[in-house]
Amino acid sequence: MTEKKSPYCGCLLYTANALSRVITKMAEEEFAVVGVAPSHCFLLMTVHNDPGIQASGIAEKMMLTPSTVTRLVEKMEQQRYVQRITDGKYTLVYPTKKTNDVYPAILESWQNLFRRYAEVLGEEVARQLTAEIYSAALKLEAR
Amino acid sequence: MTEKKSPYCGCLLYTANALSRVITKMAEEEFAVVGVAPSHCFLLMTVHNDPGIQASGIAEKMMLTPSTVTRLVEKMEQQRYVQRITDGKYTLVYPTKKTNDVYPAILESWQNLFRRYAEVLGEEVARQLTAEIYSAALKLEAR
DNA sequence: AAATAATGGTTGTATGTACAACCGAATGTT
DNA sequence: AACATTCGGTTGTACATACAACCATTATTT
Repeated sequence: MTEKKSPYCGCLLYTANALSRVITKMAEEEFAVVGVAPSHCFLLMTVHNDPGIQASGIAEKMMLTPSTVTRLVEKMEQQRYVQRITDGKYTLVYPTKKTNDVYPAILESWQNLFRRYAEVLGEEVARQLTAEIYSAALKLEAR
Repeated sequence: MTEKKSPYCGCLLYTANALSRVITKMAEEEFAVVGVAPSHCFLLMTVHNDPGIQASGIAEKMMLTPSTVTRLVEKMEQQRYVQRITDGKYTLVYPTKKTNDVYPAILESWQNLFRRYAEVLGEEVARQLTAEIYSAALKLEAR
């Protein structure tokens, strides 16, 4: 039998990156109906569920660096999905009506993404794998 | 008990991306002694182990798109790590002495990366997780 | 109160990656 | 032989993300 495995398939760097790319692509397809990229959709969900959240809070919830959050918020502000209000040294982020309007579509796309990969991997396997990956990410981050 | 879990930790998109970022950062640290970025090191390993490999072959082994391979090879050619030789419509990539010289250091850094995450996750867990992730990536890619 | 440090955020620049459009070479069809 | 198709690769452009340097604002120390 000729299993054509990659010579790097035993390396977590390689496999994690490969999975990230493939699931990101799937997500882009699913979120396309919303007209907003997946990472931006996560931002909108975060802000919708916690209006007035601080930039640093977003960074924490989304596990991203502050500079990345600035960039995401910036772009969504340009497109009038959110509004930034500076209060002293803090920056508070609020959703606009536009976000509230697309919110249901975002949730639906997100559900569809779930369904889609669960169908391929098996629901239980998917859930389990997701949990293991999350646990590993946390442990490795704490280094 | 106050487990501070992310609201998105049940989503494979989120967890896979988070893991990818954290392991990539670790890899950057380890491969820093080589002076070559992780993805470029993988390219060099690939070319070293198969001198004269075609661009498409690199794409397959590394699970990347052709355009990405062009970019990687381009950059390593600029730095004289590899040489491209066009043969009709094919492009063959050869390692130079520079690659052969750093190859041992690359292998060593790669080993160190393994050790480092295995230490955090446990060797067996790491191996198992890597395998599961790879399997999932393959299945999802086949869509 | 002045000087210093810490905190929160933004900006310039860089990396990894992809898609779509393209170009030249090879192959197939009439 | 002329044309069309396919194949392999490159290029323009874009996105997600980060780091390091920076700028305000707030807190701490002297």
